Amino acid sequence: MSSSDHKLSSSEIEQKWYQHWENQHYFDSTPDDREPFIIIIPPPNITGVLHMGHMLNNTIQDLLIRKARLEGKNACWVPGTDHASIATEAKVVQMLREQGIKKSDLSREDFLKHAFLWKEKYGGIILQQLRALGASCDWKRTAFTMDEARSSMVIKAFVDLYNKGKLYRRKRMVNWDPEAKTVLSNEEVHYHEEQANLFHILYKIEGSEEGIVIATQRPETIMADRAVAVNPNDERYKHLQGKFVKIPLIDRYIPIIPDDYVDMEFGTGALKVTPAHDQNDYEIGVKHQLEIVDILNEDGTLNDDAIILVGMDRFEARKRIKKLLEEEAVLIKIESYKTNIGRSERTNAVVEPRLSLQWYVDMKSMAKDALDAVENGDILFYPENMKNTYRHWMDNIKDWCISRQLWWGHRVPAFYYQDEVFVHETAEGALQLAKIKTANNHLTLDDLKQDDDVLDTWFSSWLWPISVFEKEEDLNYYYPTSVLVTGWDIIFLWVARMIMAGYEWKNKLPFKEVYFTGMVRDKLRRKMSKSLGNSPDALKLIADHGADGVRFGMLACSPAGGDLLFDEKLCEQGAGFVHKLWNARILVGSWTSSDQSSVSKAEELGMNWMEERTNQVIHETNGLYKQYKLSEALKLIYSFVWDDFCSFYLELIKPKKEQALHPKVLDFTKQSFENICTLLHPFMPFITEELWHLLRERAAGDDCMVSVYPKEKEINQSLLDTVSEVRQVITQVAALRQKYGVKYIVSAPLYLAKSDNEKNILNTQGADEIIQKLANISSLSFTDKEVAGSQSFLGLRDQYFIILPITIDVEEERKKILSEIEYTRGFLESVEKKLSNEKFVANAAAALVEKEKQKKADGLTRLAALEASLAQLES
RNA sequence: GGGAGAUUAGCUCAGUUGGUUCAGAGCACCUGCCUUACAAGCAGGGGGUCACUGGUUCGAGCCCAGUAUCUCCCA
Repeated sequence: MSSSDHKLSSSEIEQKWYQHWENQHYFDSTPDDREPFIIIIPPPNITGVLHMGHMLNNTIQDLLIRKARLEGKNACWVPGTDHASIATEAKVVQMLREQGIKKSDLSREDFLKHAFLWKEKYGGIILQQLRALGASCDWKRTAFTMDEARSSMVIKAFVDLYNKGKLYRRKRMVNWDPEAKTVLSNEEVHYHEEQANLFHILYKIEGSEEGIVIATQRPETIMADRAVAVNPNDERYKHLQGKFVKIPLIDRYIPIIPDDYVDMEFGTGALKVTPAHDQNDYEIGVKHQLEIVDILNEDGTLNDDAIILVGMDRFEARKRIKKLLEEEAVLIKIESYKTNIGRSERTNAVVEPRLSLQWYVDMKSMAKDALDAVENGDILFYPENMKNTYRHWMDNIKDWCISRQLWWGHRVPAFYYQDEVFVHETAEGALQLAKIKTANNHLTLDDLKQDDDVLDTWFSSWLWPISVFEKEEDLNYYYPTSVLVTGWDIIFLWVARMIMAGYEWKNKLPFKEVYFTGMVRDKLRRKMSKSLGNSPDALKLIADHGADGVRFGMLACSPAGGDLLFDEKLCEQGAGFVHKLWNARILVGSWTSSDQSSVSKAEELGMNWMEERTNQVIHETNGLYKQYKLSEALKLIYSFVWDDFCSFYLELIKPKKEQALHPKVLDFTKQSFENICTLLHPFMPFITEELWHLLRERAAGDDCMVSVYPKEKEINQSLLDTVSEVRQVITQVAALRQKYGVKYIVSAPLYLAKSDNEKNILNTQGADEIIQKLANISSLSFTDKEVAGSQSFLGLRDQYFIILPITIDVEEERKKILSEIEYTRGFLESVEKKLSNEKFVANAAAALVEKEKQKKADGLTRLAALEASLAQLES
C-alpha cells in the first residue's frame, strides 16, 4: 500500500487520468459498425474565457457522451470555436488601439492578419480550459467557423441561396451601432427602461399665428422631419389637415397629414414624422410618399442635410438644440418619462434606427419544414414546452439580415459592376458572369468591386452541424447528430436556423433531440455575467473543489430549461461525495479474504439485496436519462451510494477487526463497487477512474472509462421489500434507543408478532442476523401475544416488541398509542368511505379497488395490534 | 401591446394519464453520538391551508375559469 492510497489529491488524479485517456485515444472516434452517438459542441466565442454557462453546458455534453461510450456506442464529441465577428473585431480594434494603431490606418488585409494572430493566441483558451473539466472531446476534429472547410461552405451556402432566389439585397430600416459602425440583429440590441425627456415643441402653421405642438424624445432629428401626422378623427386638428408647418430653427415647411397610426392619447396627439430615423415613421413616410432624408453619419454625427449643428454628435446636438429652441421660444415644456432604450450588446452605444442597404435571407421559404420537424416529433425538445416558443417564432418569422459592416468574418461573395451584382464563390467566376451579362469580354477583375461587408456570425453557425464533417464518409455516418445541448436563449438565433439549414442542404434534420439548459444565475437570480462580476472563476472553482466536485455541483441543480441558481455549496457537496467514495474504497481495501471463512446467511442476503438494488437503480436511472432528468439521476445514484452501499451494505458486510471475509464476499463487494464506478463515471469521471484502479490490479486498457455499463435485469421486488422491512426495524430500534437513552452497546431481545404475513423477516434467511448485527439484538423470535414490559413498534407491515432496560412512562406510552390509533382510524375511515362509495367502486379501475381493499385489511391489522398494546398497557 | 412559463418546507426543487392519511427530496436548522473508512461522519427530529377564489369530479397539489405576484421571450 503506497502513501498515496490514503491521501486524495484531486488535481493530481485529474491530470493523470486525463492524460492517460488521451494517450489511449479513448476520445477519438472513427466510423465503424457500431451505433454512433454524436454531439457537436455549441462553439464558444474565441473572445471568451470559460464561464459558468460553458461549464454547465459542457458538463452535460460530457456526461451524455461518456454514458453513450460506456454503453458501447461509437461516441463522438466534436469541439470547436466560433469566430464571433463583432465581438472579436471589437477586441482586436481595442488591442490595436492600445498599441497605438488605428483601424482606419490599416488595410483590410493587414487588419485580418492582426485578427488571425489574436485568434491564434487567445482563441483556444476555452477549449483548453474544458480539458480541466474532463471534457472527452475528439480533439483532432477541432473545428473553427473561419477555417478553410467551414468558410468554403459558408460561401457556397450564400451563393446557393442567391441562385435559388432566397437571398435579396434591400434598403431597410436596421439597428445601427454608431460606435461599431455596423448593423445589428434584433438579438444584439438590448432594451432597458431608461429615464428620458419628452420635448414639447411648437411648430407654427404657415401663414397663421396658430401652431401645433408635437412631443418628441429626439429633438435633434427635427431637421429630418418631413411631415406632422395627426389622427384623422382628432377634432382638435381637423381644420389643420393639409396645411403646412415650419420646422423650427430651419427654413423648411412640411405638411400636416392624417394617419390612423397616430395615437390621440399619447403626447399632444400630433406626431412629427421623421422617415429616416424611426421604423414607424419610415412606414408612414413610404405610405405618404414622403422624402426620406438621413441627417446622421454612420458614426452618429449630424451631416450636411441637418443644415445646422453639422458635424456634432447626436447627443451633443440634443443639448444644443434645446438651447436653440428655448431661444426661439418654441420649447413649450420638457416632460420626464421612462422609455425603453435599445443599446448595442457589444458596445453599449444607443442603437440608431438607420436606413441602409443590406443582404437578407427569405426565411418564410425555409420555416415550414423546420417547424414541421418539431411539431411532428422528428426533433424532440427537452423540456417539451420549448416547442411553444419555437412555434410562435416560426409562425411570425422575419427575414434575416445577414450582412455586417465589419472586416472579421466571411466576406460577402457579391461582386458589383456598375449597377449589376454578380454572386459567385470566386471573383473569377463572378467575372465570367459579368462578361456574359454585359456581353463585354474585355472586363477584368479590376472592374469588379467585391462587397465590403462580411456575413453575420450566425450565418456560419447555422451550418455548424453540417460543416464539421469534412469527409463524405463521416457525414454519412455521423449526420444527423444525436443531441444538441444548448441554452434556450439562442433557440431562434441558432437552433431554429440550424434546423432550417439541415433541411435546406442535407434534406435532413441536424439533430434528433435538443436539450435546453437553464441560465446560470447567482443566488439573487441575476444572470451571471462579467459586467456584474457575479460569476465565479471557473478554474478556481475546479482548483478548490476538484473537477468532479464542480461537475456534481453544476449537475445537482440543473433541471432542464429552468434557471440554475448556482451556489458554491453544491460543489462542496460534490467534493464531499468524492471523499465519501474515497473513504469507502479505503475501507474495502483494508479487508482481507480467506478460504477459511464462510459466507454467513446475512452476507448472502446482503449480497442478493445489493444486486437487486443495483438493478433497480440502473433501471430507474435509465428512465431518467431518457427524459434528460440528469440531476435526478445523479441524486438517485448519490443516495444509492451513500445510504444503500456505504451506510447499509458495507456496515452489514464489515468484518470484525482482524477477521477475514470469504473470497466470494470480498470479490462481490469489489464488483459492486466497480458497478458504482461505472454508473457514476459519466458524472464524476476522475474519482471513478482512480477508484477503479485502486480496487484491483488492472491489465492495460482495463479502464473505467471504457468499462461496460451494466444492463437492466428483472427486479426481484419481493426481496427488496423484505430488506426494506429489515432496515425499518433497525431504524426503529435505533430511534427507541435514542429516545430512552439506551446505548447501542446494550443488546436487547426483539420479538416479532405472529401474523398472516408469509414474507416476515423470520421466514427470510439471514434477516435476523442482519438485525442482530446492525441493531445489536440479543435474540429474535416470534410471539403470539403482547410481550410484557416491552416497547412495541410497527415495521412496514409487521409489529415488533423490544425489551429495553428502562422504566416506562405509562401515561406517555398511552398517549402515543392513542394518537396512532386515532391516525389509523382516520385512515380506515377514508378507505371505507371510498369503498362504500358506489360510484368509486363502479368507476375506478379494478386494481385500484383491490388496492383499497388491501389497505383496509392492513389498516385493520394495525388497529388490532395497537388496541392490544393499549390493553396490555392498561392491564 | 402579443405570447410562454412559474407560484409546493427557511432555500433550491421533485410530484409521471386525478386514486395509499399525499404532501416528498437535497441543503439549512435542532437533538444525541468521536460505534475501530469517513465529524467532509453516524443516528434521529421539527417544519408546508401545495399563491388566492370559484368550478368539474365519488375523489383535486394535479383538470377548467378567474384573480394576484413573479420571470422570460417577441414587438
